[in-house]
Amino acid sequence: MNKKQDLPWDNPRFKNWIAVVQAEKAIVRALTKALQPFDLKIGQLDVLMNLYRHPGMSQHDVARKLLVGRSNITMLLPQLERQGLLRREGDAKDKRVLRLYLTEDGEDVLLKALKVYTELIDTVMANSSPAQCDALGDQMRRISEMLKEA
Amino acid sequence: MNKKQDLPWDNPRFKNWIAVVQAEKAIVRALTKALQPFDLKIGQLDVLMNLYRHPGMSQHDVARKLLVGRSNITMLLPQLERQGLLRREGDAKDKRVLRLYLTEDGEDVLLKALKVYTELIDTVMANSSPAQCDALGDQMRRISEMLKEA
DNA sequence: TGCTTTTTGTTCATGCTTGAACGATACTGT
DNA sequence: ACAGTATCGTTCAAGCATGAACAAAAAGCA
Repeated sequence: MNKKQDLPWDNPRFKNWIAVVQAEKAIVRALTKALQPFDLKIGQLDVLMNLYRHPGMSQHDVARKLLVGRSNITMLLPQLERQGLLRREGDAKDKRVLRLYLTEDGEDVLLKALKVYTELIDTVMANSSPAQCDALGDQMRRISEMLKEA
Repeated sequence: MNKKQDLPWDNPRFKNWIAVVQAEKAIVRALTKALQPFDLKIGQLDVLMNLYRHPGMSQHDVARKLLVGRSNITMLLPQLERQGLLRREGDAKDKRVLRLYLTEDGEDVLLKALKVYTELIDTVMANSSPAQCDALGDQMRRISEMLKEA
């Protein structure tokens, strides 16, 4: 048993998944540097991105969307609020929840940061056609679906 | 300018890359839990995996391969050494470098952990054919190549 | 050979992330 | 109405990762 044959590196799914992890790490490092001029961490950018598309999300919603703990969001927000990029408003009906909204400055910074992000991705994926990217995304979304149920 | 049209979410590369990030986060969480019985963190598993394939790597080599800082490896090793999963030997010719080798226990634990890892990946990517996985991996390896030069 | 520069691994302070415990608020079922 | 349960956000301690500064060793070079 356990000959070279059944080593994970010969498993197409596993072998190629490792490549995904490697690429993701590489981009995280590149993006972290690229965001320094904006004084933004990737986690903060993630929050802004979600608020742009879904204004009024609660902190709990944001945490679940980003797959991080609620406390993470709590610790993340004060700096963004101090920078004037977003504001928190207590929900009128449910006094527990705080709803988050981008300020104009926040939207401004977000769009500039997104430009940098998009250019980075466009560069490193220049050799992938839109169709290939869609196929890629489909596989990834299936993975997320599989794990959402757990 | 900046109409809805040129929002990043309409950019195929960007949009689908976001799906990659989401899937990667989801798997990291699942894998972290799956590795708890082995008392292994993902970073530690990464080290063991590389040593299995390339025995005698230096700490610097490992760090570069894993895209982490050298200090990260320094902080990671004592626990693995205490658990008896690997051993460090000073290089004879270059007294600065420490070469890393898996012990038999280390290889044993690694193979068991890899089995869990592989099963997880096989499950969540069950809907991707080997050919699709290869296409996926090719795109990812191209990304890593692009960023290696930077 | 000597002197300078690189490289390797370590240490340390900093910041990020996590999960558990908590108070406040809302919901549920009787 | 009310007792028990669940949810939201916060706090806190612990574990990790990072990068700068450092000592030892090696390499480059005159």
